[in-house]
Amino acid sequence: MDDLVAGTALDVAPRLIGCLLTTRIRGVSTSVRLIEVEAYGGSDDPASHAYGGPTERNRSMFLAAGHLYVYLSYGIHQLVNIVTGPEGEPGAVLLRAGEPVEGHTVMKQRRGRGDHLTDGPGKLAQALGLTLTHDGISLDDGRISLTPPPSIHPVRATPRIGISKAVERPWRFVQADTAAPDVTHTRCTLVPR
DNA sequence: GGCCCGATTGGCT
DNA sequence: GCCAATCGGGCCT
Repeated sequence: MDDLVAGTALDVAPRLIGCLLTTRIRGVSTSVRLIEVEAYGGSDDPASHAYGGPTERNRSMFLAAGHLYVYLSYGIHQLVNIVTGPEGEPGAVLLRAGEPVEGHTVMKQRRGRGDHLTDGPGKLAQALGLTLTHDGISLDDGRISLTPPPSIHPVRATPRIGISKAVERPWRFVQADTAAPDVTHTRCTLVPR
């Protein structure tokens, strides 16, 4: 099952579109289907937290494929990545959005509202109950699991969101046949699956 | 030690 | 569409 998340972040990212992501936090299950992700590399990617080498904050990015890298964004929000590289070679896929599948009630409670449950990276993490305490845990640890999609969806590649370096790289991947998050960016290409 | 800025969000003008 | 919230990392002085 680690085959699913092992490789370069750029290879793994489009494969995660359509996957079912389930968390079991204190016995409570919630699931989403992933519809938007972004790839982040290492020393080859100026937009990546790992670009300048390991620090206290980004050390989980250097773990083996299948671990989580969770970090604090803007001092407020917690963002979740799935690490993809072999140990020592940083790479990760940022989970940006999903469609709620299971546990709507819990997700609404965690979000403190009834809409916009999982349509952004901070919202997705909050709805799934993932926090900084889950930084560095593995997909094998029982609290989080990833299941390949039952059917293959077309995937579109677009530039990444909210960054200021390497803005031209089309390393954001979205499920093409969904009404959800699209962006006004023009340079979209279809990814062969 | 100080300053700037960010892989964001939600509320308000 | 604009902007505050909030804090750690990185890069200065």
